[in-house]
Amino acid sequence: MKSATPSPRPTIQDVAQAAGVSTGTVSRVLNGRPGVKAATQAAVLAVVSRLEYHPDTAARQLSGGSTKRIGFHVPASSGRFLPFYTLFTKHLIDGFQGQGYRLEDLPSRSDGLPERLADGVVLFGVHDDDPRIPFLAARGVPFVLEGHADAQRWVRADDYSGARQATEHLVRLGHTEILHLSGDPSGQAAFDRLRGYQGVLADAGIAALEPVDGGFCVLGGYRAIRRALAAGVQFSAVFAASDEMAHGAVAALEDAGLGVPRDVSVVGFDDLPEFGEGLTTVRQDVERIAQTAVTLLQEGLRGEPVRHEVVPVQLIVRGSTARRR
Amino acid sequence: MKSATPSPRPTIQDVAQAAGVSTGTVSRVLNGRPGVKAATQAAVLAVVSRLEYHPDTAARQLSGGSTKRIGFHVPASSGRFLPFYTLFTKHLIDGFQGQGYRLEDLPSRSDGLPERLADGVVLFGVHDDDPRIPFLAARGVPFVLEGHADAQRWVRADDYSGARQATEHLVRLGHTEILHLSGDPSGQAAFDRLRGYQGVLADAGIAALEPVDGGFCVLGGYRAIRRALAAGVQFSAVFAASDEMAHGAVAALEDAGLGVPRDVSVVGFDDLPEFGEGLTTVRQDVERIAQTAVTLLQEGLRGEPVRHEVVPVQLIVRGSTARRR
DNA sequence: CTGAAAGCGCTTACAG
DNA sequence: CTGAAAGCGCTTACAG
Repeated sequence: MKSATPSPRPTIQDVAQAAGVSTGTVSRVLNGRPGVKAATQAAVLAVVSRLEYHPDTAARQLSGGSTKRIGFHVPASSGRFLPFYTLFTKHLIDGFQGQGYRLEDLPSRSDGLPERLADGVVLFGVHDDDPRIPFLAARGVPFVLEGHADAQRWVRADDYSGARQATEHLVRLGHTEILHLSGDPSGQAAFDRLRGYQGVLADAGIAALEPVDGGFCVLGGYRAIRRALAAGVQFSAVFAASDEMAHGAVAALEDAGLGVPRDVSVVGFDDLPEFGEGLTTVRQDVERIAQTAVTLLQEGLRGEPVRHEVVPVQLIVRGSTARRR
Repeated sequence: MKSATPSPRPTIQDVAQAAGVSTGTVSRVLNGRPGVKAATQAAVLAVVSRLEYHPDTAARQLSGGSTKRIGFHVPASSGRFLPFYTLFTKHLIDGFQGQGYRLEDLPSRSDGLPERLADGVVLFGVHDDDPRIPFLAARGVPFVLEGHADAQRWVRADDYSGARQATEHLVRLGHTEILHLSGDPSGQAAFDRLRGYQGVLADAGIAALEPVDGGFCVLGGYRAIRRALAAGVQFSAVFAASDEMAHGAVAALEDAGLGVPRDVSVVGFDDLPEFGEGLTTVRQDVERIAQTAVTLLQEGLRGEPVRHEVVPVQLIVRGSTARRR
């Protein structure tokens, strides 16, 4: 008779027993080895997910099974030092590390495609028509996108809703001249944030100003606002598509003798406290996005059906926004 | 009969056989378990080093040995998104990942000390009198510093020499009014880079200008240079203590209508191509620094004597510096 | 003080 | 298509 104490962590034995098969069969299913009856496979997978079973890395490694290599690829253009990517990578590592995978940074070729592949790939900063998608699809490598593309596995924050929340907040405060500090709108995130902003203004019958491009970075935000001020653009609020740009915007306003939020309200996006302590911003749950990416890629590795997920975001009101004077 | 092919990697079996003891005894010696005759221990150790035996992490882990947790701690003040730290962390992960360790980011308490510990710790951005050092020492946790502190395990780039190379390069080009764009000099790196700069100028009999603080970030560099220009400071060259500040400096010079390197030469530090493609800079071998940190910490985990290492740096001349006009 | 043996959680030929 | 069994390289009670 078995002890009643719940095992702290299920083993392949537990799975085999619960599914009524041998450990060998479970192993085959888990590794996608051919020659397992579909019904058996489904039964095993069901138990695996019910028990939240995760194979032990050490055991897997020791018994000759090679560690699966997961590659992640940051588009060369957007720079691999974007804080969001840094954070996302960190959580990706946390998610994959315990599960017996090896994570590696995939270098880019001169044409921007990954130089080499891995057993599974996470693509950062994806946009529709991203050439990396057909590239990977053609090679049969399971992959998951941080971003969006039809008929693929992807996960992203609800950028559109976030932008709406941010803009609505400013409108509610009486602002009508709201400048959008945007990133390159060929990227999905920048595009959706722009759309959300425009949507709210259209609903409110307020004319949108011509967006200014801050390239998602601090200096870009600074210079864009400085240029707008120099050009005499009138605005009482800024909605920046990233906290970094918001940070640059605040600095530029200060350098021009304008107070935040006294003269101009500023909202950011991401919620990275490093870039503006009292900044009103839209919080992304980066950890959850990363965890979801891990889950989706594992599904891909096991050949399960394609699906995607949108992670909610939330407006965090702090001290950088105020009622229009 | 055994095959004659040399085993690609010795196992504990090979050691036991060669030493004429059982694998259990070898294991005891390796783990410093008490109750092994001194002579036996010596014999085993001799074989271990002759065969260059290294225990297999996976096997060790599987057989009850718990996975060692390695924590790394970034000082709250300097911001965890500094590209150097991002890069360093990445290489740290590469180094520890294969070896059966689990890497985790240690959060900071409000007083700046790590909130929790691990089996071994890597401390980023250490300076002399860093309170984290006595904190860890008191708790008996092996640790290694990225930075410098007497009587500890540490590794760092040769910041002093790098700063000298950069400044000498500018002096050789005929510059005599060289502005140093510095970070917070309470940090070891900023301090040594400042010293290197001052040392070369003193040797050359050139007066050093008052350094300006750019806080190691792009915007800080931008604003510092803008302020210096506004204040009428005369300089034909800038030596920035980081590529990010150099990037900001170049932008500020451009915005002021000055050409680089036509009017002003700029040298950075780090060699991060993301922050200035044609930038003359001092290259740090971040990968080697990280690898060294891994090695040193493993030594600490085994209780070996404390030592440190200085990793050389190298001036990379590109297009942002020119002969003084 | 030391050896023989069981067992950690997997994978993979080898049979059926 | 699937099970029984050996084995990966260690550690650790258990005997002596």
